[in-house]
Amino acid sequence: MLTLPYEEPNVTYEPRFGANYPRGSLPDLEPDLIHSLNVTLNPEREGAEEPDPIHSLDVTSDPEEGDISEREDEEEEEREDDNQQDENGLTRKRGPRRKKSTKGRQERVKVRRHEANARERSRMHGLNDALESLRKVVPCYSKTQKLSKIETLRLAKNYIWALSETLSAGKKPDLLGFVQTLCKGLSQPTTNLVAGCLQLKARSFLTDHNGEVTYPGSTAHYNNMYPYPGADLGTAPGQGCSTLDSAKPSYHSRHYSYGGQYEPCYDHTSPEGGREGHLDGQISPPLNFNGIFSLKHDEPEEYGKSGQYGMRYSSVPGHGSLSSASMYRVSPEGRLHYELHLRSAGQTYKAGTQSQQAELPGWDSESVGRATRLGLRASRQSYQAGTQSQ
DNA sequence: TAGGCCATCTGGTCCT
DNA sequence: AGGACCAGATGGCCTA
Repeated sequence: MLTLPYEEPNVTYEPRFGANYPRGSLPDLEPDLIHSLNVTLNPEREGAEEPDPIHSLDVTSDPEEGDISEREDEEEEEREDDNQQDENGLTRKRGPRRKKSTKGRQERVKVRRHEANARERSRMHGLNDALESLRKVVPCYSKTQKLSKIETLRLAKNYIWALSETLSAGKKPDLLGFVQTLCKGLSQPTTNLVAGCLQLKARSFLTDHNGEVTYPGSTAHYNNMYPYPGADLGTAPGQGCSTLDSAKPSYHSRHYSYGGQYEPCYDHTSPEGGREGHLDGQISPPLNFNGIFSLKHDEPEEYGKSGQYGMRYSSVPGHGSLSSASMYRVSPEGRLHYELHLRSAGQTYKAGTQSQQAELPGWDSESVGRATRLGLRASRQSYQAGTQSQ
């Protein structure tokens, strides 16, 4: 058997690995045939347009042998092939050789391939599980309306960055800046989704206010923006999101709708639905802005029970958390003990080190819910306006 | 129908 | 040698 390409005397052995071949680069081969060639690594593929030296090596590396007679036959075949010359008179180099493809070997190759496939599947499932865990601790979590993988990673990166900035600043964070950091590089739908979760009007935090947060903290403010609930969406009062609530979850809706999917979780607090201390493989408590940022409605019966993981975030003087008490901690070892902490009653905001605190008054739960709903509508309206203008 | 997202298969490479 | 990791290819699903 030959270990060099049959017809490429001047071939340079740059990496042209089989996996990198566009499938179409084997023009006369059906995909199934290509597949079978890849799987069985049939050395008898003399008709193949693109003989692949790597595949040849792969075949020879097969550690498993057939019975003794079979092996002897193969060795005899190899000896006969030694010192053969190719069409150009070049002596083929010695070394590992292709071994005769036998039915048994093909079967073993198939079995190994299937095992490798199973391992790869399992590995990817583990990766997806980890990604799902990540989704739970970044802003805007929803089990039914998942962020895409890439958006999850981007948002997580931005989230870490924004939190780092907040902590390093050691002072009350600026919501606008935080959200801007959070949304850097995100797609428009995801940006609006985040905005919806943050109860911000996306266009506002992206373009307006000169860095000043104008987070609406009063009913009057909202009423000025939206005379009645749903008016901004052209829906009847109280109707707005109900249709979305009943809509079948879909890829589309998970990207482009907000209120209907998120309104049920206004009072939710913990990303883990109150399962204190539980998070898949998580070492430290999740950095979560739940109650404002991360909204989860999959375990509504548990939401709000625990303040373990929710991070109160209030950047607006005069306005506190949007939900009940919770605590955010970094570095449970205490070496770098930060708290961002608000208490719902006479809410106290703590940011930075233990010695750095700022106190802010808070809202009652009723105004929280109202503001949240209106904020979501604002975000949705913003997005709808954006799509219409495109 | 195009485009986005995803799961899966696959072979090459790296590491133990 | 075998498993983990990686990236390309492919096809399915969904929505605009």
